[in-house]
Amino acid sequence: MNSIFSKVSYFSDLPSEDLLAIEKNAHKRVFKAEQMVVMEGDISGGMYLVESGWLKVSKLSVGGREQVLNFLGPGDVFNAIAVFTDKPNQASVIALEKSSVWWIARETISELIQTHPALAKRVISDLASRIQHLVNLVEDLSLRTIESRLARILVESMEESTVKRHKWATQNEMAARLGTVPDVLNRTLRKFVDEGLIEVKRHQIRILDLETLKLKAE
Amino acid sequence: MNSIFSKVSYFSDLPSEDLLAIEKNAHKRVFKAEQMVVMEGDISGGMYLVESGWLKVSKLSVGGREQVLNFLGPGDVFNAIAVFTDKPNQASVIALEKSSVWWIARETISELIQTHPALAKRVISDLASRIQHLVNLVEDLSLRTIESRLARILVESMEESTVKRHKWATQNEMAARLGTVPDVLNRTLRKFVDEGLIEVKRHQIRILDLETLKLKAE
DNA sequence: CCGAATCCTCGACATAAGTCGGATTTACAG
DNA sequence: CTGTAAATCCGACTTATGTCGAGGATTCGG
Repeated sequence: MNSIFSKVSYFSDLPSEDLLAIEKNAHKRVFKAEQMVVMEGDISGGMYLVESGWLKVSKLSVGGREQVLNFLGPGDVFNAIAVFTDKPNQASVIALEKSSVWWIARETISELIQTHPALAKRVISDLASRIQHLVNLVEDLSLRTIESRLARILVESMEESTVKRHKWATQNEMAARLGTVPDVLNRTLRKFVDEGLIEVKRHQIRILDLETLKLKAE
Repeated sequence: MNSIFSKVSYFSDLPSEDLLAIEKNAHKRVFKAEQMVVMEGDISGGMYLVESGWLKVSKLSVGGREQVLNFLGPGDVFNAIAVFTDKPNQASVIALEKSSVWWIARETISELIQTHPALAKRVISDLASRIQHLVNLVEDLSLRTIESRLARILVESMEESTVKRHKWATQNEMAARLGTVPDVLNRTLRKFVDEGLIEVKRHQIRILDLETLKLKAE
């Protein structure tokens, strides 16, 4: 009998009896699109694992502006920070489409870490890559223009000269990811179109001039 | 015989024989002001511990702009990420004044983590607080004005209604910390002075109107 | 105590980014 | 198929931030 957790790389090093123990202490929850899973300021003593669907981690300003810190898909873990500190959540997690997630109590994880160094290493390397991602975000926000950021994201998320867009990947969401407003993103997209760099279609963006785009991404 | 590492909270949970083992494998290095300790893009397989002095972690853009990610003082650890990933350094570390640091090889740390869950937890909570700091930085850069950021920093680093300035804390460095340029920082400082919120003196800034400042920091 | 270098101050100007009103187009429920 | 809401597009305008040039103050080594 295979636990669902066995497929998740986060727990792949654990023996199956531990996986079953986790599953026993985990609770499955399903969220509809737009629903809030974790709210900034709350104290939620546990971590989550995405089984299906997509979600976003974001911060909201008083003025209604939004900055997306991360997108989460199947297999991703979030709210891990809450397990290791007693501070309230720094960001909200919102479902972008119907999603099912598992909630695992802080104690469950905490105890396993004590006894399984391999899990501890997993957690550490996960946090380390989160830091790398955040440092990149800081670099983008502080040292690059929106044009450069957009070019970078297009180049990075490209596969076979096209960038596939999820159903929820509206210009609204993309703008929040870049740390700007929809209007400005749209303006920049159109500019790239005018310059013949890309072609914006229904659910994908086609890269026409990768070289120039890479140049703009620096 | 007490190891210097016993005073560092990072290692405080380790038995003294381990501390001595670390010290044996650690190398002390001294840097002058302005000297580069770690360079962005390099691969340095080990972590550092600050014994004395102050340093900054920062990213430089092609245009010569600088974004400080963190300041480091005695007892702080840096470059820990390099121990857990094989990616090159994302930022540079530069001494702000004469500083002495200890370098500890990746293997030394890596092995200790395997056998000492307490150390693993230390590392994890250290990384977690780094993430929190970076998330705050992202929020500042993306959702707040420079005025608001400056107000926030002044309020946070205040002690008894004054903010002490290290010798190296020039407007240049403070600007890099806020993610802007010296001119703009100066303009904002003067604006606060004009509004009667602060008083800028030799090596400290005196807070005159904490309430309004907090309001500006939101 | 003196000179040079760094740091700070200041106004004028340039520009990236944000805001606003509104016109189209597309998606989707009924 | 149809009507409504959402998403996209667009130009004109405002504003925060960055840039430049230049002068004044402070610090520090010799």
